[in-house]
Amino acid sequence: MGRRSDHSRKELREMIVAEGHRQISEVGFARFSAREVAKRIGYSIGTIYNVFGTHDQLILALNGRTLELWRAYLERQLEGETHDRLKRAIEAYFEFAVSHRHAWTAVYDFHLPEGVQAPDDYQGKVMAIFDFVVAEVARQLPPERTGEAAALARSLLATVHGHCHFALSGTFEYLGETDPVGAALARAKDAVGGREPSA
Amino acid sequence: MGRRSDHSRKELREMIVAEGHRQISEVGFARFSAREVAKRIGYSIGTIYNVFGTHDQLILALNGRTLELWRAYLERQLEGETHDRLKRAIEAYFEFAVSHRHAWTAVYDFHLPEGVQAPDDYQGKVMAIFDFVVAEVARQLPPERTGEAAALARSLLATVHGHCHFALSGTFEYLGETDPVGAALARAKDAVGGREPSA
DNA sequence: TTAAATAATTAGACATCGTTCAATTAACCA
DNA sequence: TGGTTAATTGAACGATGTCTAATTATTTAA
Repeated sequence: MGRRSDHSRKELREMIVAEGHRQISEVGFARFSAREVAKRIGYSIGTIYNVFGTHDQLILALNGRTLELWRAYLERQLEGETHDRLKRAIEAYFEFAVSHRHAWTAVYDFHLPEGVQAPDDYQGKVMAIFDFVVAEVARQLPPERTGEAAALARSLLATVHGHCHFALSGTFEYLGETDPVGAALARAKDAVGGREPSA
Repeated sequence: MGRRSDHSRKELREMIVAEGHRQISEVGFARFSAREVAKRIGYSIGTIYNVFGTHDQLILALNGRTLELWRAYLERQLEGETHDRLKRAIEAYFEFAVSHRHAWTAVYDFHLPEGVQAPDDYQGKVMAIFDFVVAEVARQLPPERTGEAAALARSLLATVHGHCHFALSGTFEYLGETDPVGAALARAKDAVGGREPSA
């Protein structure tokens, strides 16, 4: 066939991302197949590659979608919260990961070839989540420590990520950890409310 | 051919694991190929599958090898250290991951099918690293907190893992973190030497 | 010594995957 | 109407994991 009026290029891209995200959410990164996505939206495999160029770029688009949904979820869950925002933020972090476990895991299972950087719009989506965390951390810190917010946010993001990763991968399960969220929260409180390191 | 006297079954298994580990260390999890391993050790693809049964079980064996090497490295680096063992432990953790980045990453990129547990000997290797960390954490804690050692070790392992994962994946790079080890160490000191959480 | 049983190894066949690209089809424009 | 352009296709390619019938070598038994 030729040019089709029923779907613009932009709409087609969106169809692929939507169906692809559904796919990767169901079967996970390892079993994800571009061909299957094509079949389900009624296009051929060639079209996928015309639109995205490469399997890697398709994955990048799907993971980007996950990041968008994740940030939106975090912001939605925190708005209006006045009680214990740090706790709520960490809980929401885990909630999203658990309820989108395959999509969330895919973000970390995928690796660009060595030396290749993620495109700017993808980096921007990571940054958006980071900015959210920075703002939240700054809020928790006493005024004299506001300068630490960015550095502390990076470290706390990594801390919570580690706990979440261990929770979803099953590592925590056979290490005997039954409350990953609680553990992550304890580390966060240590850092935000703790004294200066003794050494 | 038939039974070969030059390599017992056990030796063959070891050859495959050795070459497989070399492979996965070089090209990473995504590009690892059992066929390539077979070719390099001069056996056919069928033999690999006779010995390991499945691609997943082969990967499990390779990741198990990585865990063994990792624990051995940690213990070697800590023996005789009297100054700042916590710092040295975290440094060694990162050192191994950086110098075996593909093999280390493969441990976390691989996932068993849902509901399938890792075999006991694999779990044992994870546990061995965990036990090492527990002992180290117990050493750092004041006597009255020894009971917390296991729980704290789980949480610190996750914390350091998160920092290491972000460091190797490049996430820290574009978040502007230049000292992942220092950040991880700061969190560890917060937890070990910090006061009780205020809330 | 020879024959039967056993164990190890092979390589071809299969389905699926990402990727490429010449051919085809539909829409647009002059 | 005819020509240009853009979208779409699907066959072809090489590579992968997986399975299995056939083959080969070794050991055991007669």
